[in-house]
Amino acid sequence: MAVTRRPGAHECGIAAAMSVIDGKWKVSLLWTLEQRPRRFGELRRLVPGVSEKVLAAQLRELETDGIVHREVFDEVPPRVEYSLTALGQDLNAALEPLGDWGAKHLLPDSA
Amino acid sequence: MAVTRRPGAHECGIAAAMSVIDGKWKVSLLWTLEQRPRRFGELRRLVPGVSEKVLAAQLRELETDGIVHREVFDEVPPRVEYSLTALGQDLNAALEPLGDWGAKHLLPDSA
DNA sequence: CAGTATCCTCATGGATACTG
DNA sequence: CAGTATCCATGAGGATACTG
Repeated sequence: MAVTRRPGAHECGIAAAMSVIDGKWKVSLLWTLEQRPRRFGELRRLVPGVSEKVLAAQLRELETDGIVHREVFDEVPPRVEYSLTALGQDLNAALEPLGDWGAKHLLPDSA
Repeated sequence: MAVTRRPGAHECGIAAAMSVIDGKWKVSLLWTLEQRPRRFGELRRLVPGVSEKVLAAQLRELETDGIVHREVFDEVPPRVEYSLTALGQDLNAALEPLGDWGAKHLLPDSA
């Protein structure tokens, strides 16, 4: 997407937040990592449709934004684990109302 | 942006919600309309940078999604007013935590 | 395994002219 | 005023081959 930044009240915050979750797979990644840390290959499988290139790119952006922590284990074969930072967990929590809204009003069978 | 839909818990709701606010200017429009109904030309001015084409397009999408109400007054010169529906107001409310998160963690001077 | 490096496609949005 | 119609630019993302 890419949201526009304008001065004033909440919107700056929303725009800033949107820029962080802007990326086709980021919310999926956030949600997947909420459960537990995952390796690169796991994420590929758990988020069907992402290409390696894009997965790596979006993980790096999330890392840069302080949402995701990347830990490299010096093993053979190589192993890298991605996990949510505290900030990332907060973000996920902040997304819940939006998810609830969507589930309630947009999904076919809102429980 | 265009977020991916996958089955499971909250994410569907989030994906659905994201698809509704997906569009470069939609959140700005939402926020602008929160204050009071606005005419097309007002929105052009209040949301600097949008072209007429895109403004019209995104307003229509929001209307289709039930977020925005479009009212045509049969006057000369023509007058059309856009306002938030109840659903749109709910959406805005659901976006608040996200905005707060962004303001708190991403903006330079978080009050 | 966990990524780069390339190349390519296509949708979103920008600019502008025109109309009811 | 409130839009459409048209044409064009850009960049995010997809596919695939290759590497440390």
